[in-house]
Amino acid sequence: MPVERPRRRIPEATVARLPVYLRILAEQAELEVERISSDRLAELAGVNAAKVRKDLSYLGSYGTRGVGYEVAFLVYQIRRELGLTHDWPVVIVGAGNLGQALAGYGGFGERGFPVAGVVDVDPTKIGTVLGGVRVRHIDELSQIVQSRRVSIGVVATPPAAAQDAAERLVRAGVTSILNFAPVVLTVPRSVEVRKVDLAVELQILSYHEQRRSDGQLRSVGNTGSSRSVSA
Amino acid sequence: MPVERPRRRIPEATVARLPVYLRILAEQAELEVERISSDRLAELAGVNAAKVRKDLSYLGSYGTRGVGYEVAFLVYQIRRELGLTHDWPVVIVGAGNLGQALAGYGGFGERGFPVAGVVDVDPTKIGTVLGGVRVRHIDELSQIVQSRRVSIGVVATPPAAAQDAAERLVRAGVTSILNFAPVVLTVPRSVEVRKVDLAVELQILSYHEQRRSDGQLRSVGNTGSSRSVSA
DNA sequence: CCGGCTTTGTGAACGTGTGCACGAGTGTCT
DNA sequence: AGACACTCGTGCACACGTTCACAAAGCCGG
Repeated sequence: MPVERPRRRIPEATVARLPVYLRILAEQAELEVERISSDRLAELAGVNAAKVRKDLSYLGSYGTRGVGYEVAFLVYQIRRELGLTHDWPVVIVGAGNLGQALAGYGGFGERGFPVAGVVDVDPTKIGTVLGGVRVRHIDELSQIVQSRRVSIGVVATPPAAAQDAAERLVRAGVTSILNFAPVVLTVPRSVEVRKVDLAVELQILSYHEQRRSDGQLRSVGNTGSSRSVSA
Repeated sequence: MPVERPRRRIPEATVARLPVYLRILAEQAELEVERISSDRLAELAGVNAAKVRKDLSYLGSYGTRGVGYEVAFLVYQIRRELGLTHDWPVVIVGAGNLGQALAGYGGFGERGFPVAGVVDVDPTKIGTVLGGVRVRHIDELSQIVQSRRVSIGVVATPPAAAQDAAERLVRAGVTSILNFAPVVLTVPRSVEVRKVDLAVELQILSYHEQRRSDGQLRSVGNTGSSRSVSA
């Protein structure tokens, strides 16, 4: 059963870097920089220049040898590839600590992901207003998703409620989920899930800190040299 | 110049999964489950069983063939390997929307990362109390880091202030940074940085959503089958 | 219009991560 | 005791990701 093959598949690792390039390019455009070399972009993104070129080559041959890339054009191409030519409204499930911060954080809407709604189960939270959006009851989820054509859901509930939240989102018609709860979500194959887990991140740092103290006798002389780290 | 070689290097991909196994195992211990097979653990973690076994084998041969792994023992070993045998106090820079949510989120302390302090530049925020911690001026950063022996810093500032925050953290003696600002931080090689970038995550989801609508004619029959996703 | 300089695009080598498949132990039942 | 069922640990092949290195291509000055 051959399925319509997408034009060209972009490696996941590249997809994860494109947003970083995009942000940097947008900043450069703001600074009225018109052209940029893979070397410069690599420096700003904290990665290898060859990687930048290979990543960008998946979009097409948009550079000019001996010159570099036209910033505005690259911005356009990356946005197009990432599907950022139109807004993607999101719905947030859970109006707790995190849900409130997310809704209140303006960055969402600015970057093309307006908050179409915030829902919770807790009656005492319903009606309160977060970042200009009134919190509604979770039973209204389907209605919000359908009327606002939401395809991305954010799970910001306590761990115990996360799986249920995910199932409700899926039933309502959401096809992508960003999960902040420290829980493994089980969803249909067709639904894409990404997770953000603070505890995991901290524990990874802890691992490296701990090794550092094991390995004691390592040279400390190069502490001055700097390096960029993808943000 | 041979450097004291660490006992055994654990692949980064494995390090990133250990916290997930740990959480699941801790839950199982709570449920009084004493032994667990790689198959079951894999199911709960949403990964392949062979992967689980390979990951755990880096810790040592702690399983029993024909039986499985002893939950309590595994919990202990993973915690040891991740350096979770003692607390790692963290300091949060930025008492804005996100900084407040992070400080207020109890999960930090519970999981061994107590908030040793929250600092900000804004005088109007100083003195306010977040999650039991009083917000202090950023000039007190060094003092907090040193007196509380903090080695992990969290950057929760607006983008424009993030690089400065990182530099202050490094100067104060922090050696690991968790960065929430959508910026590429430049730090000395010796400092480990991890990032959490909501916009990037959403844009990755957007990419997949967008492809989904390109590829239109894909079969929709398997929407019912489920799958676990590492959280 | 030619030679030299710059920078892209990509083949090829290398390194890391994944998953299968199976040998090697361990426990259980008769 | 022996046969059998179960599950770990790991060698191997393959896929994916990174980096080097260089030819191809464009620009510029004389």
